[in-house]
Formats: sequence, C-alpha cells, structure tokens
Amino acid sequence: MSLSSTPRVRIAPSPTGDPHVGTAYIGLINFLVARQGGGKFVLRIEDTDRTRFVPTSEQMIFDALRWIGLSWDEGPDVGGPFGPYRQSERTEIYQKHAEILLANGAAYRCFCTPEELEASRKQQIAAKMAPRYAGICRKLSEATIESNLAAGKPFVIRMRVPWEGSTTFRDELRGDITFEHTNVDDQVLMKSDGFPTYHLANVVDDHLMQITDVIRAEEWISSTPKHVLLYQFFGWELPRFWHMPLLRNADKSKISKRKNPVSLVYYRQAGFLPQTVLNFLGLMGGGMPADINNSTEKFTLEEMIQHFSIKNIRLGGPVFDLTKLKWLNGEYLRALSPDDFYTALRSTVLADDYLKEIAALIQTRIETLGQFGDLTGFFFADDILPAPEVFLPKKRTLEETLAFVVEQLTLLEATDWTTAALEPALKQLGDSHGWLVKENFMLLRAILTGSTMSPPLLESMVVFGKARTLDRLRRFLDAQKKSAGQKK
RNA sequence: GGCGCCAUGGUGUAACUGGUUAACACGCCGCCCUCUCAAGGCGGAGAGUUCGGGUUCGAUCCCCGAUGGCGCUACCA
Repeated sequence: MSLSSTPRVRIAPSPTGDPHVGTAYIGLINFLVARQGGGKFVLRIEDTDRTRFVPTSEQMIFDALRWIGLSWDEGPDVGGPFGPYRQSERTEIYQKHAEILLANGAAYRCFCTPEELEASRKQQIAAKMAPRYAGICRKLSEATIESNLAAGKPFVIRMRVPWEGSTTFRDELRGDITFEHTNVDDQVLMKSDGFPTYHLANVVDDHLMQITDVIRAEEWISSTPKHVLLYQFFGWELPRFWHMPLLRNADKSKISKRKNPVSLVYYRQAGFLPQTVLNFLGLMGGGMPADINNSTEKFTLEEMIQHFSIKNIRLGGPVFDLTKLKWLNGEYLRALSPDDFYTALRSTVLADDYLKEIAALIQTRIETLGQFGDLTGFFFADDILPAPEVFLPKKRTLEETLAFVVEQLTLLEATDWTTAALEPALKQLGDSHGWLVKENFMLLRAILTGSTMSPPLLESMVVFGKARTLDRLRRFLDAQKKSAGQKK
C-alpha cells in the first residue's frame, strides 16, 4: 500500500441508536475527499459493543446517509473487495491479530476483575494520580497465565505501552502532536467476551481495508497515540490522520441529544430537505473557498466536490445553529417549483402512511371530516408550547412538575418506541415518583399536543415518532427554563 | 486533577502563507412594499480579532505566556 495512491477513506458508525448528524458531517467530509481524489468511500459498521447494540440502528444509518445523498462504494450492504464490513463478522481476524501481539510481547492477558480495576482507579484518583492500568498483569509468569487459563478465568488482552518515551504523530490539520507514554494507558484490545475494542478493530480494519486517510472527529486525538503504537507493533504503515472539529451545542459543548436534535431521523421528519442538511454541514468548519462561501453560502454536493478543500477547515468547534439551518431550509423550500413543493409535503409531513396512522386515531372521535384539523393539529405543527394552566397538574408546583418532565424525558429516551414498551415504563416511573397515571399522562399529553384533549397519548407518540416527540419535550423544557430566567 | 486540542461580532464563515475604514451570511433593530404574516428591497446596531508580552517599519495572521472553551481520561465508540 502506498499513501500516495488514490484515497481510500471510511466512516465507521456504531449502530447504537439513531443516525447522528456528527456521522453525517464526518461522512460528508470523507465522501468529498474520496470523490475529489477519485478514490473510494467505505462504510464500516462498528458493532463490537453488544451491550449498546440496537438492531434497528444499522438500517436507519444506511437510510439516513442515503437520504442526505451520501453513497458508499463499499459497505455491508453493497459489498466490496475488503469485506466483511461489519466488525461483528470479523472477530476471528481480530483474534488472530491479538495473538500476534501476544506472541511478540506487544500485548498481554489481564485477569483483573472489573471490581479490582474500579478499586484501583478510585485509589489513584484519591491520590490525585492519573487513573491508568496499574500493570499488575503486565508481567505474570508463564505458569500463572497457564493456570489462570486452565482455571477458566476470564481475561482481556491489553496493549503493552512502553513505560518510557513518547509517541508523536502528525495531524494533517494541526501538525505534530506528542503524547508522553506516561499518559497513554495500557488499553484493552480484546474484551473478555471475545470482541475487540474500537482501538484494535479500527487499526486492524483500516490497515486491511487499505485506508489511506483516517478522517474522524477531534475526540479521537487523545487515543491516536495508542493507534500509532499498534501500527508500529504490527509493523504497518501509518495512514494520514485528519481530526475534524466537533459540532457543538449553542453553549459550545459537544453536540448532544440533550441540548440539540441530533438524529437525522428528526431532521427528516421535521421537514428539512436533505440538500439543506448537506449544505449546512458543508458550512461547518468552512472548507469552501471564499468567493463561493462568501457570496452565497448555498452550494450543492456537486459544488462541494468541485471546490471544497479539507485543508481549509477551521479548527474551532462550530455551533450547529438551528436558526440558521431553518433559514437555509426556507431558502431551498422557496426555490422549489410549486409542484416540487407539494411533492415534498406529500412525501413527508403529509405522507399517506402518516395520514393513515393519524386517521386511525381520530375516527371514533370525529363527527364531521371538517374537524380533522381540530383534532390533529399538533401532528403537523412544530411549535407547541402549552401554558401552565394547561400542563400544570392542579396539586403540583411548577418546580416539581418540570423536574418530573426531566425524568420522563430521560426515561423516554431509553425506551423502545412502542405502546407496549412505553405504557409500563411510564407507569412505573409515575409510581416511583408518586405521580398518578392521570397526572403523568396528562402532563405528557399537554406538552405533546398543547391541549388536555387529544387522541390516545401513547399511540399519538408512536405515530408522531420518537425523534420529534423527544424534541418537543426538550423544547418545552427549554422554553420553561427561559421564562423562569426572565421572571428572575 | 492529568493530558491534549482550540480561540475573528450572539452564531457560521472571510480577510492573497504580515500592510483592509476587519468583509459576507444568519439572527436582531428600523424603514419600504403590503389586507395580515412571511418573502423581497433598503438601512442600522454589533468584533479592532480573548488578554499580556515578544519578533517586525507594520500583526487577525509568526513566537511565548496567561485566561477561557472543549475533548479524552471505560472490558463505549
């Protein structure tokens, strides 16, 4: 493999939930680099964490990336010469490579239990030391290892980071970055369940898949020395590293679902056009030349391929500003022909499937068809903000109510979006907090629909969708926070 | 706490790899258009480039330090 050859780049999302805007952002940059260099864009699914695995997630990721217009040359669903592209199907490969490391002493088996590790970590923190693996299993005798193995003791495989020295690597956007080895932990490479961690899988796959440029988010900088060390252990050539700035919430923290809609499903369902999202992402961090960026700020994927330059990326973390996103979307919407605009409506917020599901909810509650809008308005609205008279239960204070909404939100985020899952979860939450089912459900109803009368709550939530429902709750809380701030 | 990264109006970006009254867009304010609201047009407020040193004839741009923000610090990615 030669790094001067045409680029092979990849994105490697984890199927742990909804497709993330951050994935789309990094995907876009990788896509552009691949297209510009006449190279290949690879999609690899990093499903090595079975505790966070969400079965429906992978398909949602495919759909979302295709929706915004990014397509990949190689991936689990389209195949390619370096498959499989799903890490869970490559476990023997990682196993084999872990053994190579074991054999040449670059890695070792660690029999420490999670409890022991936790205790050691606490101790180190108390002693104001940087928490890192204490190294107990670093030099177990061959005999001890054999007997532990024979006894069937579970173990992980850790990389042996040299005690001394440092590792320097080049970040193509920042220059050389150095980490002292005293600050690099003996990272776990293989978990006790036989799956690799990101660090091992990522390095092995990037090498085997002949990735030339690793373009990923900035949060990976601190673990890059581990990756570089692994490449050296294997005697492999390093790819180039490009660390992109992290998308931010309005308060500049790393973008998160708690503070911002982060699911591409949300953006689709809320009625953003794919070209808007793509264009907006292209604005993040710059990269487009001044004459284009400065004059219109509006450009297509094709124009990005034409003019974008990854070397011009700004390193400050850009705030993902919904206000500007909406403006941009408005621009695209207005530019549509009346026919296309109508088609856009009919394929999203007025889609047949959606209308059908809604119709089913109100048929028993309707007297004339003309009342349809009265009964279902909240399904088609974006800004629903009930007044306290509507959402506040009679015997509750504003404070305890809002605190309970936070609990509801946290619960809902973690609950499967079916009535069968939602009902017991919500009821249990209410029970444990001393909230009557009536109060509990009415509160949610008010926030979701803006009214105390509505089609059945749970069914409505399911039809409205998880992403949009959660967004409505978050916006409600934000609005309440703001109005509380104004009163002070 | 330790380590690392970053730093231009409220937000996103621009300013030929040192020379500009620091530009554009979003947002905000006002005016025009108009049956309303948008859209559209016109205009305005808002940063002397986080701060302090240095290099230079000259720093947004180069160097050092401080401060601040962010990230990482898992058998998560």
